[in-house]
Amino acid sequence: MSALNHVASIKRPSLHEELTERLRNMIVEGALTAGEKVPEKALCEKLGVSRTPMREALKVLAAENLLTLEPNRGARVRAITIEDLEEVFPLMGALEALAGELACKNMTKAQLAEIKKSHKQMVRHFHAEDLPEYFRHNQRIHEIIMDAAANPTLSAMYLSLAARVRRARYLANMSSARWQQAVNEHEEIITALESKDGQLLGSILKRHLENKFETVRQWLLQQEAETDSGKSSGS
Amino acid sequence: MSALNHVASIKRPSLHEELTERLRNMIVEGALTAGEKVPEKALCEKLGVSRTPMREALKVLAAENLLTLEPNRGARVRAITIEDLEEVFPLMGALEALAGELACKNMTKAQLAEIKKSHKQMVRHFHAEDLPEYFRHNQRIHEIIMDAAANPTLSAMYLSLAARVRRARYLANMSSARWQQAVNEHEEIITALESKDGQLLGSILKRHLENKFETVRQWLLQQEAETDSGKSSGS
DNA sequence: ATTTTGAATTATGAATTCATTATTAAGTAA
DNA sequence: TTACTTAATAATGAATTCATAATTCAAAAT
Repeated sequence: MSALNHVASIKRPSLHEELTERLRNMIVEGALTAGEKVPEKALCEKLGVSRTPMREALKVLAAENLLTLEPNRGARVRAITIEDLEEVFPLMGALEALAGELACKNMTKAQLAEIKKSHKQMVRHFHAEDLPEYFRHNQRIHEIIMDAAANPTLSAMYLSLAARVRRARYLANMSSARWQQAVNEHEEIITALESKDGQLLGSILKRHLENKFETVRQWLLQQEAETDSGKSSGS
Repeated sequence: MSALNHVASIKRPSLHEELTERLRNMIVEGALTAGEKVPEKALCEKLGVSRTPMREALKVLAAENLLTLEPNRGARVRAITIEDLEEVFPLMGALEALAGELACKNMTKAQLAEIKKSHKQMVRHFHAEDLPEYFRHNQRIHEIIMDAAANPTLSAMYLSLAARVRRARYLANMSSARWQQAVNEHEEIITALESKDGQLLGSILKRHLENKFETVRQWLLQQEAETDSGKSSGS
């Protein structure tokens, strides 16, 4: 043991892990649409795996609340309802607030610098009205805050909730007024981070999320209205 | 379809669900001790199932952070460390605080009455120094608060965290001073609930949990010291 | 005596097979 | 035609089988 000390061991993720990841993305990105039955066999053939790892992955995703398993009737992509949002957002708010508090204690200068950088770029894309890039930097800022909180369990829970609503967030168009507001809120966030005021940051993040929630909620309401007029709903 | 309308369908949970539940209990109650390897085959024989549902259950429990899966090397019961507690408790605090706020909005008179009842019984068992019964009523109070919050996702997350630390909480002996303090804190909780002061309740619950945390932490420190003196630790 | 190498054993990963339950289709009777 | 029954088909649940990787143990070499 001399020159071989710091060599990382080869990590080969097991099939079911890759599958879980893959399916999660498919759900979040809308490749599997909400309410849809998940046809085991077809998916297995498409992805070239047997049913065993597929079913393991489905169980895990069900545990994450992205799917529902109906005994003897297979899996179904969980649809996002307004009730879901009203359930999930306060939770995300509480988690973000906690993350903010912890981040204020632990954040490094490098992390703060990176947030400022991301924010600048975000504002640039805001003025250029480049929504996807704007979103990317926006997301990045929240990621850094989570990282700075240095609490993997917190991150995992937050991510799992975020996955449930991400689809909706992608699709919800922001009004330009709302967009400006979001940018302003981010300024406040940075100020609070700089002054290491955990309480303040927590409350700002919470408010920020509440506003985001309202945007998504409006979109979902409209969406549900359109869907209902399109096809009649069974009992 | 006339008299058979409101007959509930027979629900037969699938094997893997029962198994998951069963294994979870075994872990929480200490039948599978921390750090221990989980021998698939032996467990399958003991519980009379094949490996397929067993492995599905293990995947789910790993997703819940109760186990770790080492590729090609099987599952291992996740040991509780002080770092874990320091990670989990602030989270539980945030969730309880949120539950408190929501409960203040939604709690029914019946629920409040039940809490008071449980509290009275809890105090009785406190004076009788009946720890198990004390714990039972204690737990019940927190359960009702969670129920009153009426947020299944919140409950699920809280329960999942609680499972991770329950073993430790069972085992941690409370000093009589701490015990008295806990009872007092519960009085405060009830007062806050009665006055529907969500903010106040949130902060009380948070403090209550922090104290609980400290108790468990002391126990774990002692425990780790004993273990280390018993057997030497590998690199 | 200690370490290293390689075969044998055991455990895990994944595919296949078998059994059971749901769904669909067809046929019959009202 | 419509409703109901029954047979056929397909899908899911679970056990078994096969393949591969890890572990153990014994023998050989230093």
